[in-house]
Amino acid sequence: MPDPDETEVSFERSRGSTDRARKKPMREASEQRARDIVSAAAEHFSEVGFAGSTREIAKRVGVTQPLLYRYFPTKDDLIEAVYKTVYLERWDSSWEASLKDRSRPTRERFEVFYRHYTQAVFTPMWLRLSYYAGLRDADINQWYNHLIEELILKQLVREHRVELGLADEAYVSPADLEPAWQIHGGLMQYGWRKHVLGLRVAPDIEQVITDNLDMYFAVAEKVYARNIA
Amino acid sequence: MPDPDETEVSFERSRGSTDRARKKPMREASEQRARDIVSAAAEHFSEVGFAGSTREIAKRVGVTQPLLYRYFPTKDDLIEAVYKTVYLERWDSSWEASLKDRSRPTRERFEVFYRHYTQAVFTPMWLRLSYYAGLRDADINQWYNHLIEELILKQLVREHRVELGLADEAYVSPADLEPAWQIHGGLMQYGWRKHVLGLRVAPDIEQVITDNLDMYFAVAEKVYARNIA
DNA sequence: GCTCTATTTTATCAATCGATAAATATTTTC
DNA sequence: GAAAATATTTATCGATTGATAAAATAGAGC
Repeated sequence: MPDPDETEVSFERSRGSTDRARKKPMREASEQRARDIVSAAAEHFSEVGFAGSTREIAKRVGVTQPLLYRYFPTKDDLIEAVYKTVYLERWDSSWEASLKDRSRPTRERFEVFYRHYTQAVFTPMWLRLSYYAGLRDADINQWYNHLIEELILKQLVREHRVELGLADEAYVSPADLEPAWQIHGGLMQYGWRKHVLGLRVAPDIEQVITDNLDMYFAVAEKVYARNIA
Repeated sequence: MPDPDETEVSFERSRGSTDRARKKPMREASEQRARDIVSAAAEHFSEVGFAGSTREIAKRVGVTQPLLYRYFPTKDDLIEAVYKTVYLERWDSSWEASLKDRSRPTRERFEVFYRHYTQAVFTPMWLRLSYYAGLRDADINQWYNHLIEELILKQLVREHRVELGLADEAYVSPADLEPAWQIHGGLMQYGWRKHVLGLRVAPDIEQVITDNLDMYFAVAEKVYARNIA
């Protein structure tokens, strides 16, 4: 249930910084166990989907099934914890700052970003969980796409337009964003074919990224111009 | 379990043309019922995944749950029938021939193909089922991707190379194919964002296709040349 | 109209699921 | 080291699942 208008990279919504103040602090080992459960759940769910059983998760952790309910009151709570882990654990906040660094050309900033991003998310687990999550809960997928759009793709368009000497306009229309989405979607599908399906794909991911950005910069200027006129 | 090396668009593998010869021909109404069941199953599965219950499917058809087992011995058989329907029902064999029509430029042929293809598959049901199928059964996804690659994308590359006066080489390497896959993946993701997530996207699909092909033809020549050298 | 066959429903089973309560084991606190 | 608190297991419940057997209904052929 993340707010689609909230572009901060965080799932926390209710609990503040009251960790110290709460009456029964979790023990160290207990927090580790909670992490183990989420980790096993993420693996299991990524393999069979969120209909996967809590018993199988418990077996992987090496505990009994009712114990999970000590850490997560319901299965849905566990699933939400998995969302949080899989999405946030692999998001590097420094990416956002790097994209704004005008000491380097837009093109280079984005090449670097996609090298890091693909390295972070191109695993069978992340890719599969990501689609399972999207199919199960449109909200979570909307939220994540909103994140990509606001923090990454709109930045690309804005910075590129500035670099081209166009008006420094904050608003970026869906049409202006579309070529960037095409690049992004193409890369994600590359990861899908390679890491989930195990198909033979172009071997050099860096070359694919480079070619993709070539494609983008070949049409971007024309698209910006069209959408102004 | 389709053979990945089999590029024919068909699921039939065992039963030949023995429909007439078989002893107990299905009645007209009975075949219609089978279709209704598959149709209801496709809808239900596309909403909740293949863990969806046979009872819900029966309810949608307006019959009792055990009746389904008269038409499909197991749930897996029903699921396979859904695969068959969702994939084959929307595949137009004439696409393949059109792509080879050298009386029109490669570019135009592909623009027309993607207009038709996206029109055929851009529905929430097809898109969701497609991903559910891929997550559940890598085989089926591999098979479909193989289909796209062999019948569509390799054609694009071959025809384009001929048009450029390059050697008429039948072999198309994964690296040669990658830009075409990027275009394809980008378009599929556009459908996902628009028809599954309901996000605001560029409104004009034809413009998106045109821009995508612009991207492709801007880099393709360079990629071909690189992979020859 | 009767018979045979195909179709559909009723009733039910065994397995699996998420979840709860109570009993036991382990660790922390003083 | 006893008491208190936390962590974990055992046992189990009610609901749902895919699937089967048997009874009931409907329709075709003559």
